[in-house]
Amino acid sequence: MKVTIPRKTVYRLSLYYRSLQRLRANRIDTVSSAALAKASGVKPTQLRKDLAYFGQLGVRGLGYGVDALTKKIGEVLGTACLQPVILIGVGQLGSALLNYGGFARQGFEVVAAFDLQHKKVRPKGATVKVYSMDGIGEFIRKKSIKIAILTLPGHVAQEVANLVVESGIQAILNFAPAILQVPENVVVNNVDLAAELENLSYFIQ
Amino acid sequence: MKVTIPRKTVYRLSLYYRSLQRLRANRIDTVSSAALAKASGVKPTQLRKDLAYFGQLGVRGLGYGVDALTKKIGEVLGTACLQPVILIGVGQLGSALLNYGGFARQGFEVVAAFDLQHKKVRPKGATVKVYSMDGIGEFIRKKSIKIAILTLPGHVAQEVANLVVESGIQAILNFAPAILQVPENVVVNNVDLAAELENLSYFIQ
DNA sequence: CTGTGTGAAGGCTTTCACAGCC
DNA sequence: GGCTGTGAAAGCCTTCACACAG
Repeated sequence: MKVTIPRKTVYRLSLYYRSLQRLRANRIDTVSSAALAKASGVKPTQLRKDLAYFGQLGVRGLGYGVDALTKKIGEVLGTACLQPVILIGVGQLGSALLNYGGFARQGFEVVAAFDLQHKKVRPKGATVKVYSMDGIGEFIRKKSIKIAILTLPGHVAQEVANLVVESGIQAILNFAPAILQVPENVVVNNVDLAAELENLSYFIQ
Repeated sequence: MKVTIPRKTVYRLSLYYRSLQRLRANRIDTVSSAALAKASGVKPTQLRKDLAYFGQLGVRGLGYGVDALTKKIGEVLGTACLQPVILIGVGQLGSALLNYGGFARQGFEVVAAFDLQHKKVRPKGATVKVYSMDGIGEFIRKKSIKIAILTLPGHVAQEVANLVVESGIQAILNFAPAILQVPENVVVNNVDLAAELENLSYFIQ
């Protein structure tokens, strides 16, 4: 009876979540699959199929309750309560992400940053402390951190990944241009900016 | 005879490209599908199928020539010659990307940045000039820019997208948390950091 | 014998068509 | 009538099995 949710469906839930939050801000309390799908850039049937994995959430002839659906998706994604996250590698990109407000708004909090050069100062504007790598294992264990963001040069990414995985990290958002080898119980999402540009480059020819 | 290349294959080409460049740096001139696949994090058969779309590039019993394959993929992706790119929205994330060296290394050059607040100063360290939005249309046309990176707040992204598409932009790398509506001859790749984290959050439950 | 190229099979996602409920 | 839920069909991508070349 336990059906597995397709990975792509999980990804789209985030899009729906974002659209629903906008609807909520506009005091709209009911939405049809057609309207929500359009706002999220998908087809109505796909949206219905995605939502159907989690039970009968809609009302036939009427649509979906915005509040209830938001709550449900939040639960499914596990963002209903604030997730603590650490960031490793405080270079250009890392500093920017520390200042980037988008995470906190969506249920994530960067609670600490780490860097190989421990003398790295906290980027101005950021409220997050930057530590040396020495105590990272202890930090992860004590605070039960599960998610790490890696904004490191490619040649040290694997080494650092090994370290944090051993300390208990279960998920990595990897910005380094490297394919990380991790145990299969650890999830890695890669964000490869150069690859995205190359992809665009191909399609405009 | 003209077969269409799967979108996912195009994306993986970037991974192969990256791996090949490392091999080249190490003066390795031949590589098997097994070795290259492992370095790129895919299965050997998939790699062979991907490469077969572009002709018989390998030698049976031997493997692929690193130089020739690198050249071929560069041509296919359209990164053989330097692509000029503009960046719009010089906030935290935009500034970081201006300083981020990863693009230039892979055949892209950010030739100019634009911001709605035209008094925005150039981020320290960056060599790229920041302009107001006034002359952006002219700039795009005169320099034949095809790719734009959007690092803007979600609520202005659509408006700016309309503007640049009208001026001739054909591809957008969108960091704004918004679904952009564009003509179908324009390609959009979304990088949604919050969505990536939510995705991870789901899989560690 | 080693390692690529490729039709066929298999698996996963999306789309369709329509039944079911308000 | 309006709109959701869902089995079936279609489409797409990955994996397999093996032919073929060096």
